[in-house]
Parts: sequence; C-alpha cells; structure tokens
Amino acid sequence: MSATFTTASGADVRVRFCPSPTGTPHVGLIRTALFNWAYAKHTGGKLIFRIEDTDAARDSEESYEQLLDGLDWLGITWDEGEGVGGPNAPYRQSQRHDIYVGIIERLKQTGLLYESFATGEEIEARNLANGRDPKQGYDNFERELSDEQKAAYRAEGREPALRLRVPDTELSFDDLVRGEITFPAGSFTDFVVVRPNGIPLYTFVNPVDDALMGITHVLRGEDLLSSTPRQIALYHALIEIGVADVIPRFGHLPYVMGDGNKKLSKRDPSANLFHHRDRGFIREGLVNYLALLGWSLTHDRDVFSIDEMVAAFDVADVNPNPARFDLKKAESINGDHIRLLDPEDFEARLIPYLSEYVSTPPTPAQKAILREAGPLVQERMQLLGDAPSLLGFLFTPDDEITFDDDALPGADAAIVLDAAIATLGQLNAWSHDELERVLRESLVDGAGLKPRVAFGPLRTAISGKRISPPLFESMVILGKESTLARLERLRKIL
RNA sequence: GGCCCCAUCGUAUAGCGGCCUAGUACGCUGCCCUCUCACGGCGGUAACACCGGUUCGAAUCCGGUUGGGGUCACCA
Repeated sequence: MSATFTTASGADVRVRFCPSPTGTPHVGLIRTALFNWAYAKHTGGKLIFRIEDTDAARDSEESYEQLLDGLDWLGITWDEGEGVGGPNAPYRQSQRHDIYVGIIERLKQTGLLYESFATGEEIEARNLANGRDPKQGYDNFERELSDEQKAAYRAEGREPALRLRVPDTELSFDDLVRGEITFPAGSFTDFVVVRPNGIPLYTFVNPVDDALMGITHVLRGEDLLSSTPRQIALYHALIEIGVADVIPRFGHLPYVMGDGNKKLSKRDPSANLFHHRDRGFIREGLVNYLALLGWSLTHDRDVFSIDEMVAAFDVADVNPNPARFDLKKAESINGDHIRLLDPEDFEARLIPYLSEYVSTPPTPAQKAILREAGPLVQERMQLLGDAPSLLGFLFTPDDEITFDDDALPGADAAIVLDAAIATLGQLNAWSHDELERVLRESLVDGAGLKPRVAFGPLRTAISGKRISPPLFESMVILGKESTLARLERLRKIL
C-alpha cells in the first residue's frame, strides 16, 4: 500500500538555500544555490536563505562571511532570510531552539516521537542476533517500551534520544528531476531527531524549518535523496499536529564530480569557489559554467548570460546524471565571457589582478596604458589571472625587464637588433602603421628575413617573452624612447 | 550486504518512438589567417554499456544483466 499525501502545488514558489557554514564555499553547494535562485527568479517566486548552524563544533562565522562573499560575487540574492530579514525570522537555526522545543513537545505528546535508549553497539548486536544485516540500521525495537523499562534505563544513568515513528508502508514521491521514486516499507526506519541533551538534529530542524517557512520546492543535492522518505515521514507528523499543511516537492540535483568517479572533494582546489575567482574567473563565466553542470540552455549554445539562464531555467529540465567539473571547458566559457565584456568593464576588472604592477587606484599614467593595452589582450585571455604575464612588461622600467630563457635569441639576432635600432632611431611618426612599414622594409624586405625571424628578437627585447601582445601596438604604447632603450639593452646582452 | 539513484563521443550535453547513416560545445587534431600567442574561419577524431522484450519502427518505452555512485550516524 502506498502512502498518499498532499504536495504543494499552484501556490507561489518558495525555495530555499540552507547551507551549514563549515569550510569554504564548495562549487557544488554554489551550484545548488544558483539553481534555487534561478528557479525562484524564473517562476517569480522567493528564495529564502537560512543558516543551518546546528553543529557548533564545525560551524564558524568566518565560513558564513565567505558564503556571503561568494553569493554576492555571483549575484545570487535572496528575498527573505539571514541578512535581509523576513516574517519567519530568525533564519539561523542556532537561534530557533525555542521553536523546536515546542514542536518536539507536541510530537512527543501525540506519540509520534518516542524515547530511545539503545546504543549503536546494542542495535548492531541485536541485528546480528536476529539474523539481520548489522548495517541495516535501527530495528524500531523501542517503540513500545514500558514505563518500567524506561525507568530501568534511567536508573543506569542513561538519557534517551527521541526517535520519529515512521510509517510501516512504502513511501513514494515524484522527484522533480528523476520522476517517481519509491522506497519499500522497512527500507527506512525510526530515526533519531533529538539528542539526549534536547538539541534537535539536522534531520529534524531542516524539514521543520522548511514547513514553517512555507517552502514549496526543495532543490538539493543527490546525497539527500535517501533521506527523503524519512523527511516525508516527519512531514506527515508535522501535518498531523498542524505545523505543516503540505509536503513540498523535491528535486535532487546531480552530483558535481571531480576526477575519477568520486564527488568533487573539498580538498580538491577546483572545489573551492574562491580558487576560481583568484585565478580570474569572472562571475558571468563561472555562473554560465556552473549552470551547465546538469542543465543546458539549448541544443547548440553553451555560452549565455545570467538573464538568459533565468528566463529559461526549469528544474524539470535538469539532467539526473552526475556532472564532471571540467576545468578546461570552464576556462573556455570564461574566455568567451571575457571577450563579451565592454572594454571599460574589462579594464576595471583587470586591475585587481595586476596588483604587482598597478596601484589601486591606478595612476593616470597606468590608466592610460591600460586603456590602450586592454583591447590587445581581451581576446587573448581565458582568465583575468593571465594579465600579469601578458601586460607586466608595459609597467616595468626598461632596465628591469627580465628575459625568459625560451625567449632569448641567438647571437645572430644582433644584426636584427642593430638594423631595428638604426631604422627606428630615424623614425619620427611613431604609429603602428609606420612602425610596421619601416621595420618590414628594413628587416623583411631589406635583410630578407622571414617575419618571425625578424620580429622575434624585437618581441623579446621589449617584453622579455616569447609570447606577448602584438608587437607594433606594444611599441606604440611604450613610446620611442622606451622601445629603443629596450632594444639596445638586449643588444648589449647578446 | 539492504535500499535508492545513474548509464549517448575522453568530458558536458541535445535527443523525450520515425526528422538520428545521432546534433552542439570543450578537448585533441589538420588547414587557412598571422609579427608570437590568441581570436576567427573551414575540416577531422570520437558515443547510444549489454541482453531480452513491446512496436511496422527504439538512443528514446518495459524487464533483466553489468558497471558506477549514494545512503543505511545521537554529522549536515
């Protein structure tokens, strides 16, 4: 027999993002936040931001601040919750203890919660003795403990945890991304919701707060899929005592995988949201890539704006397969978004990544260089963090340029440099076209060199590198004096 | 082990019974452009896990097998 229950429908969408503030923000967690946010935006619903800080040992204020930082960076905002307030405050579970105590009391009175004294070892031993798999979990053994038995336990100095009585029926629900899922009777057992010290567990406070806050759609990670029947069982209990009136819809988002076949580990640098920001992902690029982890806009486009995502996003379209975090693809998408930036915007975003060369705010001279150099590199970068190696030479004094080993030409380049110095020394119209014209004339046409042989040493002289922004444009930015000084400096070294 | 989820090129995905000799993107790769590197353009590489059904017709529906993952805490 299948249990029947009411699900939320028709009403305005209310979704939530409810992280525990432990550690630095994980991209999988942020992806979950993004999907909830996008779904709220798409449906015109509300996103509630709640802090699940019921684990004092692991929770930290620093972690909470990082969460805010990360969400703010990506532009994920919420309509109700910690930081902005709302009718269901407080939004930190550590401040909601009194609310929980009242509900626990009512649940106890109705017999939906019962006292459990058994230790893990006792449960396992009993499973073994009864021929059950020791890993099978709790056996609902204490459902009908007599007062005498309870007193005996207390006489031993034991204090009871509280378990929820789950229905002895199968339980199914219609997952928004996976369709109908059924758990057979007996595959989920009575579980602890309150510790002996009276502090409720996540398994209790999460559904309780969802109910109290009127959450209609629970979009969360696949790791919570197996606990859904227990949550639904708790919802039944909450409905029975009038705390909830409907059961929300559930949608379990696919895992974000790392290399191999395991979840992207917290220890993997790729898991850390800020690692990507530090390397120069822009928010448009990272959001786009994160959205692609389990979702797609259309069959032939994977670069899109956040607005386009919001306009099209529906949980029902989320793919149930686990998604691998592919840094190469992410960087490529980011590069596309960098190219999409307005030049001034791009310039402004570059500055923090050039801190070793450019002061904040930049001096007028630095600003002028950035203005001219920005367009030269905007299409050459996948990450803003590429900027220092590409642009550093423009901010470095002529006599402090260091030459990369792989960029150093052979002694035969001396002829090239001599010719270039002679030619440029006489050039007065210091423009891109003139520079190219006279240098080609003297080196390529005159000396009969291949362009790459002719210009390679010049590139090294002015940038110190084998790879640089376009040569003539760079010379224009540096100016005649600086260009000649650099050419002469390399000439002397050879 | 019980239960649950998942299964299309190396990766992410499109596909929701005929439009599929399976599309797109990243990656890799050939050519073009070219002062380097990029960008851009034109090609190439490469996949429906397997076995049964249902059907006139299956990547698409059903069952099984195999493989992978998750979960069975007085963590969240």
